[in-house]
Amino acid sequence: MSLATTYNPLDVEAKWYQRWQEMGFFKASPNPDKEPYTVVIPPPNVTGVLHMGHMLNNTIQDILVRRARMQGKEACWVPGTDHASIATEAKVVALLKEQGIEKKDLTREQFLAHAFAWKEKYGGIILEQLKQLGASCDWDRTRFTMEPDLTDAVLEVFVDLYNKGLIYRGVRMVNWDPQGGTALSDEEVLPKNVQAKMYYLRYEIVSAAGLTLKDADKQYITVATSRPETIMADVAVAVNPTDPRYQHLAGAKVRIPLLGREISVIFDAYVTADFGTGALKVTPAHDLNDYEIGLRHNLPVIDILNDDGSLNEKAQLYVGQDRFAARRNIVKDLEAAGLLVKVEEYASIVQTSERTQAVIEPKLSLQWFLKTEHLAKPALEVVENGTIQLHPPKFKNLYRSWMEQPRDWCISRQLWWGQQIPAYYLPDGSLVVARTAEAALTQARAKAGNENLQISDLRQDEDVLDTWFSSWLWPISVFDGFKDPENADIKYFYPTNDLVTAPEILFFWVARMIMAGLEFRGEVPFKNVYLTGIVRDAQGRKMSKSLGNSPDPLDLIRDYGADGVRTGMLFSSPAGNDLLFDMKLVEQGRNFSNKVWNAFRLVKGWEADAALPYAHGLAVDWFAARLAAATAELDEHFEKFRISDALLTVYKLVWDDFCALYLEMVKPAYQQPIDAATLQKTISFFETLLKLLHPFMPFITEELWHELAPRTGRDFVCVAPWPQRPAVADAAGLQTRMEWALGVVSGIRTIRNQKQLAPTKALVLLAKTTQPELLQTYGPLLRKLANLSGIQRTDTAPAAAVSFVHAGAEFFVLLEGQIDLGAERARLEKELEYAQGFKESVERKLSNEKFAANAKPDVLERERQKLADAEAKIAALEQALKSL
RNA sequence: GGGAGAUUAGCUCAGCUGGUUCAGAGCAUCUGCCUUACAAGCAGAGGGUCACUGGUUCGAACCCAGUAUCUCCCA
Repeated sequence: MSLATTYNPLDVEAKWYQRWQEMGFFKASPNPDKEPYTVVIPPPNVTGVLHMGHMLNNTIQDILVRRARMQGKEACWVPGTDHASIATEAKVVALLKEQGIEKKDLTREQFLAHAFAWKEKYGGIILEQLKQLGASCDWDRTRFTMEPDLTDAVLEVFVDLYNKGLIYRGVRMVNWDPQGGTALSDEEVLPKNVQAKMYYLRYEIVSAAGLTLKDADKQYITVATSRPETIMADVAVAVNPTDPRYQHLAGAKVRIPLLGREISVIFDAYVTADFGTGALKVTPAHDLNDYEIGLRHNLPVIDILNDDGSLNEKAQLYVGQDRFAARRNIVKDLEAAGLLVKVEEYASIVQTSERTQAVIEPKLSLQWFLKTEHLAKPALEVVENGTIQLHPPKFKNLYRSWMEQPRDWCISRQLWWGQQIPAYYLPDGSLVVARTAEAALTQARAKAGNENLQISDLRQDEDVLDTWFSSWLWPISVFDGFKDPENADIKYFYPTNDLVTAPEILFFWVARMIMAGLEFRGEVPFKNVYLTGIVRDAQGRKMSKSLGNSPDPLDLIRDYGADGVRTGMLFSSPAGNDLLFDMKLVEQGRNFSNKVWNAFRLVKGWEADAALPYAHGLAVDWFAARLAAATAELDEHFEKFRISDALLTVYKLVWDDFCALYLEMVKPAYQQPIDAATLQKTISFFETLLKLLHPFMPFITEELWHELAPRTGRDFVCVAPWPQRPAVADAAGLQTRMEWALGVVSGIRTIRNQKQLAPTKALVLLAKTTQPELLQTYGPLLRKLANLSGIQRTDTAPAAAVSFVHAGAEFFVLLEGQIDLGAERARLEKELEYAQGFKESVERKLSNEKFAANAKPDVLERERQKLADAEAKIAALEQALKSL
């Protein structure tokens, strides 16, 4: 047998993923004998490719799902994709443009045909990529938010909520991209730092109660604005009510420069007195804050812009000119008229379109809204009372702050890719809402009292629904809970158990799923929400395409193995904290795979000799105790969703306890056989470790599972039972005694290092101990781990020896001619000084009457023990010094 | 402007009910080793004013108040 000294994941991973699928391990169906465990994937964009965020998120889900499967639960992980209306439509538009086709030249049907064709071709690549990561989804359950059944669910819900009076149409300020001719969501708008100009304009005061108009200095109020071309849309000038400079303008009227229209001066606390001149022109149609001021003061709205960013007739001036041309021209004209006081440069932020880079125009438009107040209340309640737990819990505050004052949800989008809003307008402009055109017609005829109405007389609303309006139904719709509310799947798998997602969408998605779950099924959609952090680079920058700081996950998997990447990502990602990704992490993950691989190579090479007596009971019993303790610790971490800590627990168990200690203890000399009982125990430990590792590193563990022993049928680690935690007799004693022995080993090794002695040089240890039985029992182990040629008890300090003190006993390592007495004395004195200081501090504490009176008995007992230990140590050190 | 969270080793973070070891891990660093599983390794070592200032307490990284800095969310 010859096994490579380094583990090669490429050979292994594809093979096992295929075998798992062939065996149907990932398939889940309702099984009354098993407890269900359900996770629905946060559906990635159908046209997306795997990025580092997906890797983290899906690795965590897979770990949870694989562990649940091993625990004997009916583990169901539902995969799928999201139609992501904005992102996908943008991609399709861009693709068509490359082919010389403009969206505006297509009908809606033609465009959708292109989009579906594109989705068929490129959609779902990301799901294939997830398989390379090892994601154990039930692929037969793959869903898509725009497939017919899920679309039906969306329409049903829209109609239902409309009929409940929760959906309405209203005016809202949207981010309008004049170049793209569409509204954008806040996520598609990028703030850009620019050097902008602030124009100071004079508005003539035409009347004011407390003002003498003769006074030349007071005939104007100066207003600062960055957008002089919008003055034609002004409806007021606002000042802060506490601003002493403008108190006399109560009730005053001023005249818009050039235009001459009269508007009022109003007082509003929104205005900051020390910005600009403290006087703000109010233009409700073209600024969100102004719009809100307008609402407060009952001001009219004058919209002077066309959809393409040019000025319309309402502007009266510069009609037809682009907003930026109009700005240049009006500045010239204002200057000529002597109404421009000054122009200042200032650093500002403009909002731009992510796609067209055009400057966004805030625009008022008629949109569809969902009232959320009634839905939010119960959704807040279930998080407050712990029915749903957020991990880490700090997100509860954030959730509360949103849900206490929910804003209505704007659910319409001016796009084609998505579910078209099922609202139909009658010729008279009134509307009906229904799932189908036929149903709408029936309603419309009744409404209009006109039986002659035809479908062609109805016009369906052009807008589609926000993508979140389909994804909020995801935990229900993937199980056909709308189509068939009593079906076996939804009854068994819903509510789901855990949801793993990013905090950015806590409100967009998580909160809304909770609302939908409670509203449509009367039950929460999941019990735990695990919030991952954002994956950043080592400098803390968000990973992004434009920065080019994100490695390609598939390259990483190829170079480091899926197991290496999975563990690498988890080494540094406690829940809710951002993950600062560093190649060092995946290297560490790969090295860990390699460590496990080499441990296997070692054990695989051992030959059993049935004639040999069982020789390693100490090591075996100790490791059994360690294993039980670590398993308990691991389970506790999992229960608290401390996945990184869970990994670190297994990592240390495998690397430190199993490889560095246990295997070294039982390892036979080169080409010597091992006793059969120890080998059998070792293999059994190895199997347990593979099980514990499997959720984190599915591939290498499956490979080694099959290498370690012949396997038949369904004997895969993937479905092996999760290790129990057997009670080990005298576990604490075993550990304490082993720690004593390892302390001795450590003392000897330290001396080796200090004296620069080769590990191959065997040493002789002398011990002045009150526990000879320990020395006796652990002697063979000490010999092996510390490379000793002899161990003897002694009552006096030998001459040529270096000593150390451990557990109140003195140990000597014989070293002829290598003793520097001065250095030895200095080292011991330093240690003694330290021990004495420690002793004094404990004594001080113990002699404090209040401490003795108030401290709990176990604390007191611990302090007494510390004092006794310190005294023993001091005595031993003093002895050692004396004997030098 | 309002709110939330954070600040512990060079870096990333634990530290759970205030008291195990005058503060823990991983990585990094330094020293020595190619010791027959693994140099993707082994053995060791160093590294801390627990942001600062006060307070509560017999006792504070932990509780309280204030200050500073940073991050995020909302406006």
